[in-house]
Amino acid sequence: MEMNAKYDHQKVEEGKYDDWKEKGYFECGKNQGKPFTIVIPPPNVTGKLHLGHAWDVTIQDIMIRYKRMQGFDALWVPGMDHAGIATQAKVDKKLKEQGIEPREMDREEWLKVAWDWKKEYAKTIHDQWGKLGLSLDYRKERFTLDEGLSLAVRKVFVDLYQEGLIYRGERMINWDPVAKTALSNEEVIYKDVEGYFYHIKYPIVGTKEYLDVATTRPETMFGDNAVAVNPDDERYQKYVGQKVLLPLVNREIPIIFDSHADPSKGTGCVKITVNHDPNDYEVGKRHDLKGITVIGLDGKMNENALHYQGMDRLECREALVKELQEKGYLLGKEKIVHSVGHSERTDTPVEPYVSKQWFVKMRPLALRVLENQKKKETKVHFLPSRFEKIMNHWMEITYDWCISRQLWWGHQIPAWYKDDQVYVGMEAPKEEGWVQDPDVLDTWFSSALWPFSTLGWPNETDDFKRYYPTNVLVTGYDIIPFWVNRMTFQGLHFTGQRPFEYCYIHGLIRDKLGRKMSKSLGNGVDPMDVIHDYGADSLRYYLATSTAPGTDLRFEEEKVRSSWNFINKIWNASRFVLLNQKEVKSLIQYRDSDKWILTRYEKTVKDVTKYMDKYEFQNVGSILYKFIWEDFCDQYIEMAKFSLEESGTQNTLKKVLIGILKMLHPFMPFVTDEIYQKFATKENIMISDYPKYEKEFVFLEEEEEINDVISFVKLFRMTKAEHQIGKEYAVVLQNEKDYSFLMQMLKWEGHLADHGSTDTCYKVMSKNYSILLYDEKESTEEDELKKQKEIETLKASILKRENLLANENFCKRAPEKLVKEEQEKLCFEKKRLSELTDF
RNA sequence: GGGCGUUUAGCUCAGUUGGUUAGAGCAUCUGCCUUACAAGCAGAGGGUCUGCGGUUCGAGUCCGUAAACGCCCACCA
Repeated sequence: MEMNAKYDHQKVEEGKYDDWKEKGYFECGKNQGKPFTIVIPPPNVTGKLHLGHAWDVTIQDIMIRYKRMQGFDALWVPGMDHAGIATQAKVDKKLKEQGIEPREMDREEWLKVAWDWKKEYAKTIHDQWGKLGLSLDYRKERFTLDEGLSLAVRKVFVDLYQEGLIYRGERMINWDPVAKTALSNEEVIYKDVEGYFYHIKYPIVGTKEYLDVATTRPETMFGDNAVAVNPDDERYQKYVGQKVLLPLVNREIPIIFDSHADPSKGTGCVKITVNHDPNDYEVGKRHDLKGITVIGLDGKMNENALHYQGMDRLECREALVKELQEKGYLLGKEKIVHSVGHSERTDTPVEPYVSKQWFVKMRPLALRVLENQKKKETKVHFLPSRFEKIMNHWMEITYDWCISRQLWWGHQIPAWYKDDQVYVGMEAPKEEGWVQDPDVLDTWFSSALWPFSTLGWPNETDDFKRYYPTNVLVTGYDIIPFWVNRMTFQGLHFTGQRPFEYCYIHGLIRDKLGRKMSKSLGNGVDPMDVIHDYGADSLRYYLATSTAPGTDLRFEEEKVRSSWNFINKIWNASRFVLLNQKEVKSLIQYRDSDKWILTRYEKTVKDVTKYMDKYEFQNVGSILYKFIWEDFCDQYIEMAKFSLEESGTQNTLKKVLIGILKMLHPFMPFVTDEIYQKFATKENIMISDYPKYEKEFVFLEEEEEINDVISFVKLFRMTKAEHQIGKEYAVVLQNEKDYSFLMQMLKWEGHLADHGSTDTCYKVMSKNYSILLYDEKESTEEDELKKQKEIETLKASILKRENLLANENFCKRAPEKLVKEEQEKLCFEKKRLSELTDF
């Protein structure tokens, strides 16, 4: 078995994924242990996976691989989301580029194109999953639009309808004029935009007076129903029962009194446009005003907008303001920054619009979640826990969820109409004449069922019974409202259980400067490029170990490179062990150095397991990094070079290395598998057993002894470096200890000196060892200064420690162990000080 | 307006239930091609842990308060 001196990630990763997959290692049901389930957050079939996805799935793969090695029956369910608006927009764009007007197509024809699109992108995503090394059970793969999931969607819709939790009604909703569909509140992103506050003159009928009405959206004035003032606003009491004349339109509208008008804002007069503003809509209901629609579904002004008919609403605003100014109706304008709702998908300003849509009645569903979150045994536990507040708050303030979308790509609503009748059911009514609602459901309606619909629900399948509820859901904090919340209430309502026990939340990936990665900024990083340059293992290790849960991650290539270096280190350590493998027949006899690394290895296993169980991968990363690089490579391999012929060392090298590989495997599956197989093991590491803590390999005394040797060696090197002592020096050993191993470690090339030497002398000492180091060079002023400095530092430290130990409260209340350590340290420092001052 | 987060070395970040001299990677400086690894090895320098106050024998860690930056929710005629 050959190993190159340098780690070649491309060579290592090539072909491995297909091999594992073919061997069926990703499949659940092979381990006898308890089930451990994760469902993947289904990526949209709109494009390639970005770094955020790579991060999300890496975390999950680490969890799954870890649990699988521990003997759990691990199941990771793959799947993808049809992503209604997003996909439809992309498919339409593509068609338009080909000169085809998508909405003029036959719906069935269009759907064929969309399914082709889905197939194409699903393939890309599968390739990317493979490159990342994800151990997904592909037999269980689902798509939100496939048959089983569609059944679940219909069942949920029908049940909620029958329970009165889904209804159809005319309401004010958010309208996306580009996608031409209704949106839910969550799909509206508020952005601060510069705009104007226009003051318009509304003459009072029959007088020469007028009201100064301020608005940011003058174009809606064609639909004004009234002007409202606050009932307590004394300025306007005299206008009870009067009317104003709507400029240009010349329609008389009443002055009404409503608490919605805030006297402290502007002039205290507010125009009421029932059909184009959510608040006005409420006012309209109170005062029985009939709305007038002036903006069409396409965002263009309609026939009620006089000569502006056909003009886009935003263009109309400009032109109208100009006309008002020319005709003397514009009293002024102020520049303001206000927040305007934009469509999450098309980024166009949304229009509040009154229309007939389907809604989910949220209150009862949300209350159930809030109730459940009070129970420790059945609640969803967030990691980190603070994210629970986001969900709870959403549940408290939530209002009805608009679920119908005027799209083609999605689950068509299982409602049929005939004249005035409505039928909601799993299948179309048998009789003639029923027409199905052309609308589809919000994408998130099907995503909300994902943890159980993927396992076969509503059928009582074996998978559902065994693997539900799932153990962990891993996702970013940005989709808690969209998804986590909705899965939680649907899960509770339909399965009576939380859909997942834990919800592990990670942050967003940002660029090096802390900006969100976006197409418009062009600062996106393709995970596939990173994999090409550094390998999936480096990327995975970097992503998983670079931040604490819940916090954002700034992508830095240097850190990926540093992960690569770490793997290269592991590669070479393995190479050393492999090259020095020897047949040893004698009984296993451990040296102190072997016992030292074994002890530290057991401690590492213990700590790593503890943090793996808590999903604190950053801690796992730093523990393993330190143990492997410092303890195993820098110290133990160097020590092992003195006893390579011995059975104990041979055994230890292999045992510890294999253990290291296993603990690293969830993070870096490819390279660990590659190395593992070089040790003549036929099995793949991913189905091997995870290391367990073994008390019989803990040797505390020997560990302490070697620790002392190591600290002595460090001090010795430091002294040599500080005083620039070359290879020519002499030593005197100051006690009866066996110095042979220490001298090996020091790579000693000096000679033993006479006690009476007059050369410059330095003393190096640790707990057990003490050496006088003679340098032929004369001591310089600099040396003397350094010595003085050390004396000063020691004196300060001794004083501090004496004070501490003189403090009764400290001795009484601090742990005994700490006090003892302080005493020992004081003792050592005093000894050292006396040695120094003696010279 | 309500809530949350962040603030630690030049940069990016760790730091568990309070307990040695606050850590890592990258960067910097010095010396080494020592036969696993120069993408490496052996060392070094660099921090009043955002400010102020408090609790405590002891605070980066707990409490209060202020500031800067960021995020979420709500409102914005």
